[in-house]
Amino acid sequence: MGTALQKTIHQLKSENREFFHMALSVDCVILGFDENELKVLLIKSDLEEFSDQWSLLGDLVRPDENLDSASYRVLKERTGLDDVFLEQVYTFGDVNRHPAGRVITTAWYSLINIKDHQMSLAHNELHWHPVSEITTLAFDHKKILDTCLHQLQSKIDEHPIVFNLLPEKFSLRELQSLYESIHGTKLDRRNFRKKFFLMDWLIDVNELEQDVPHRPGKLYRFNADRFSDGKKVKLQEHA
Amino acid sequence: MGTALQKTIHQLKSENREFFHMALSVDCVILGFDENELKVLLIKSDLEEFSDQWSLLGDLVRPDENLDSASYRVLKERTGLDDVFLEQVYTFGDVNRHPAGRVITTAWYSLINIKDHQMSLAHNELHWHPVSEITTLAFDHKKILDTCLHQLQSKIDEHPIVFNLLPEKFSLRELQSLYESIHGTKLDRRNFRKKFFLMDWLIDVNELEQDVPHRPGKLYRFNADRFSDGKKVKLQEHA
DNA sequence: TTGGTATTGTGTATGGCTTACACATTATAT
DNA sequence: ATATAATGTGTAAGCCATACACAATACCAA
Repeated sequence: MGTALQKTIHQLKSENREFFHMALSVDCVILGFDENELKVLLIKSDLEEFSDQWSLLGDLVRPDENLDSASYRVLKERTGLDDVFLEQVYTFGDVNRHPAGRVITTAWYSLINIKDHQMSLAHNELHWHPVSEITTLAFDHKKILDTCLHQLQSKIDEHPIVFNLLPEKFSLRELQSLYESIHGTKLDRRNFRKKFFLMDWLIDVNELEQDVPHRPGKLYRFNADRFSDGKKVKLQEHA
Repeated sequence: MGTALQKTIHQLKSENREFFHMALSVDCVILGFDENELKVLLIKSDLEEFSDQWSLLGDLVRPDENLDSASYRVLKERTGLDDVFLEQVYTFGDVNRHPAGRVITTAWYSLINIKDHQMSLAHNELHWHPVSEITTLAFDHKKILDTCLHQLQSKIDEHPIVFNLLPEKFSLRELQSLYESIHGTKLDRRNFRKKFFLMDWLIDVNELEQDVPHRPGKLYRFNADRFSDGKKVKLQEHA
């Protein structure tokens, strides 16, 4: 009982096998947090026939580049950023998922700080969309987006990754409202603050919010030194 | 700024692009629990040059089959099983990960009940190996195995999937020892039992263990009706 | 300058869950 | 019959999660 993997690709090609009517792509779910909303960076569909639909940012993987390099390349080409949080989520490989042919795609999500990088994507067809308002996307991209968001929800309860979405200095309200918009819940303000101070993840930078029409909150930055993989971020369940 | 995804595969092929020197495979980490140990099903490497090394069970994805269908096919071809737990974990795509050429692989893990299916894999080069004794595997398969095991560890704390590894009727000791061998920890027996009874996930089938050289334990089966996605299985952390 | 407004900053009591821990019981084997 | 080896069971202590209210502060408008 043999499998195709027993042969080299050159052997397969000389046998005229059909394995090479496929292509592999990466798609990036690039998330940002702005105006108290979680937003995703979308582009008018790459394909002309789908040009009225928004799609994720993706490209084919090149034969000479690693899979993760491909996703970093897409991110860099589209946003100018390279030192950002990027994580693989899932690979989608249904036969008819893409109109251009058999394209299997690996989805990645990236968390970036919109405020500090707003200028970089002034060019071309890119726009930030509130994720809560997205009902349809091109191809199977809505499903990909949902999968990434679901993974993000699990992940933020285990690891302190939300700080990638915030500016270097942020208020506790911003932090709480970020957790709330990712989880779609309301949290108790006092317990939220207590929790984060107890975990010792925040450093008081001795500054106050500016330009707010009310009492300004203190600003903090993330205490990366304090991060240990064992600690959990679990917050309240309901409320 | 265009990407290769803007073109159909036929356009790309007529341009003689290099995207088609790649192939896509699936690799299955098939796990079982036997003699109080977690075991993985391995095969003598598919490639002759690596025939002294063990490898995971995999094959190329066919052009006309979905990605998940490919992993189910591999499982069915190798073990005869089809109604089993199988879940995608991660896609590995380093340029030089496979000696046969550019092969990107999607890893899956499967949880099966060895005892009830022992006969099916009498044929060929397959063998169960205790995962704790595995130090090297062919290609990057050790890395793939480790990734799957790590994912399994996280997963069993959130979802009641370990039952897939047990026979229909099992003792509490078997269940506890399964958790212990996946997590590599020791758990308190009384608290473990209390926890599971409290969650109401076990049904007493009014039978006792057979052929044990000591007082036999009661047998239970998993109460699938009681399963709600919200419940967590979190056990003690240390001990 | 004053009063109104909106949001920040703070503590405590309750209940539930987690943990640590010991001894009598039961089937088997000699 | 006796020794052996594992099963089956309960309670107390501490920690964590939750619910909840009021004073302080900065801005704004009159």
